[in-house]
Amino acid sequence: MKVTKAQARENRALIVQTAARLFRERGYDGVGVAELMATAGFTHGGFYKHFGSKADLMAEAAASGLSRTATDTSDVNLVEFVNHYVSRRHRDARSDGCTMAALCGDAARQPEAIKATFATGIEDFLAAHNPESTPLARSLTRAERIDILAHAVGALVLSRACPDDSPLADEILDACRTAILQPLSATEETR
Amino acid sequence: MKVTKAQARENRALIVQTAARLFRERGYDGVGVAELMATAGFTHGGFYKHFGSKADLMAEAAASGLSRTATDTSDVNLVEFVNHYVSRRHRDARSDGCTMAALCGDAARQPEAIKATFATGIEDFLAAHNPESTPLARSLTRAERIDILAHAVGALVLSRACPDDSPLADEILDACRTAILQPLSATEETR
DNA sequence: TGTACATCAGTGAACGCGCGTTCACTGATGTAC
DNA sequence: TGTACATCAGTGAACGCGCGTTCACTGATGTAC
Repeated sequence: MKVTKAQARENRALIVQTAARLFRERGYDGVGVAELMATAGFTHGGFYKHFGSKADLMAEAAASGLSRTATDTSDVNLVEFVNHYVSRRHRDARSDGCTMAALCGDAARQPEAIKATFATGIEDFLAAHNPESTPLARSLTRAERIDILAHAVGALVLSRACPDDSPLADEILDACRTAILQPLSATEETR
Repeated sequence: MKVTKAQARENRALIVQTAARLFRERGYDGVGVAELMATAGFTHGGFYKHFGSKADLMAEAAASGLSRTATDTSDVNLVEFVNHYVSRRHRDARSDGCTMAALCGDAARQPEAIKATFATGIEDFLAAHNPESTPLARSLTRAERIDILAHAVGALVLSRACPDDSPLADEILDACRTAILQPLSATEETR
């Protein structure tokens, strides 16, 4: 071996994280194994010492990225979540942003295994914002929380499909942020 | 020439329509020029007699598909539109469905020309449902109409990322359809 | 209207290229004594 | 603790394959006379 067992484990994790980032930025088909490994600081040959195939890595990278979305936002108020999620900063930071927003279009065409990973990611998000977590979430039904997530994802995805710096791209974010937050504020007031 | 000028024009249109359909189903990277031409009933060599490159066709297919969404729904009440759009039938019919929902994730990674086409498609939809078109649209601001579109797209895109026949996929559609329609009905009543 | 020629949509073999994957090899790490 | 050997993460050349694109060719259509 050229590396310690611990080092190998770290390297593997680095590959998964690098993949998650690159896939979010350019899609599953837009990133090759060789480029991916080079970005992580390795040559491509070693890839198959860690993963059975590119598809296997895709599933692992998706799981890793999706769990991050759930945990990162778990101790955040839903109002704060929406303000951060439906923002220009998030829209323009694909590689660091939400995996759902970046790859759900790609996921729809992938094998069931990856779709299942996305479904789990959605459930994890719903669980992180379950009725017992925050005062605001307490008053929201599961359907209402599902709706907020889909609404926010739709805003980001549609805004990203517009040309950079196009007024419409910003308009979409503003219109949706306002629309999503309005009933939430109302709920907060009447609670 | 082997074909009439009129025939050549028809063939070209057939290629664009076939491309629009296949791209919606499998994404821009998921369809090759050879397969595309074969599906349209030709050999791949003739492709470059009609288009400068695959990217050129992608832009044309997007424009064609997007204009269809606007015109198909132009004489439809927004409530009917949402009921048809946010439905299992639409979700499961990718190739015949809305280009925005099928390809906006891909469009985000494409050159500005294609993003501009998408922006135009969104504007066309908004224009088709402008305040003068239907009684319901009359009472909705531009921001509200943008929000409805993004909301509906988000529902479809997120639902499609879930495994086929998964309960969550249907839950997403139901939650969003209800949420989108509720304020619309309220608007209709108080108008 | 009839004939000779130019045009060009469509064909199918071929091109270079990058993809995912395989493989013989290296050499420091881990293990057995 | 020191020595001999097995392990296996990482290397880099090579594999077949499908991709987008090019090109010489075909032959019915369109055009000029």
